Amino acid sequence: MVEQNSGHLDKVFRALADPTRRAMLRELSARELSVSELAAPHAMSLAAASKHLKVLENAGLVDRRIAGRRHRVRLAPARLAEAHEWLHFYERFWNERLDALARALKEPE
Amino acid sequence: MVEQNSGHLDKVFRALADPTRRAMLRELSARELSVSELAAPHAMSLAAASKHLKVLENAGLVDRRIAGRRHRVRLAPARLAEAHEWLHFYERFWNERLDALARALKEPE
DNA sequence: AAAACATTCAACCCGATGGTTGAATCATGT
DNA sequence: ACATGATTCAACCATCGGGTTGAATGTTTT
Repeated sequence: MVEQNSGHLDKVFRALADPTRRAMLRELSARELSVSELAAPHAMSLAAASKHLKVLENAGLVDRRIAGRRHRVRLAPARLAEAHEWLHFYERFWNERLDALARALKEPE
Repeated sequence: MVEQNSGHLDKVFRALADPTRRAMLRELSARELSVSELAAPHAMSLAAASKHLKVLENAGLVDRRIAGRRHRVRLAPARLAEAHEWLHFYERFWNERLDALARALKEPE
């Protein structure tokens, strides 16, 4: 039970550690997009955006389906769920803190 | 509304992208630990473990209180909560998929 | 067939990261 | 005072990451 999906989590968290890539995921949450549509809002070359996309793809966070000369890129949420689940373990720790705060605020003296 | 806590998230996700550091957080979820206690299970020099610790500290994921020659390191869950919250946005996407799967399984034809 | 478009490849640059070792710092126990 | 213990610092090394530019690949349009 030594954290079997560690490999996934490495890539997923690494992919999420960049604001350009997080922004791309947000954009993909609205609709499927092509590579150049994804690149457009980000002040960098198309090649750089293409690299970011590859990082997301390699982490399993997006799917790509090639349709002629355009690549249609979609959000692939499963591995986001894994990351969310990993963090879920710690939920009780921040809840404990909120509870302690709430108790402290309620104390009359 | 352009993702104001982006700076935090960069560091937090980056810190989480390493299995040694994730393991350290797990260990800290059980109890406060010294630097050498944190380093012990990980086959690397103390200096290397100390660097990992600094990454966690810099991301705001742990607190350190110096007590004599030992440093007592504690989990600091607040920024984990931020990361969890960031991922929460996508929850509807993996739920949608599960719903679709459930519907597909229920269909008689 | 040729031109325009969408995307990637390859080579390169530079700063960051993860590791090492050996010395330095500072606190504690005897 | 001294030796031991806990931690960090500094220098170094190899690899990776994010960016660039220019050329290459494959697709569509005319």
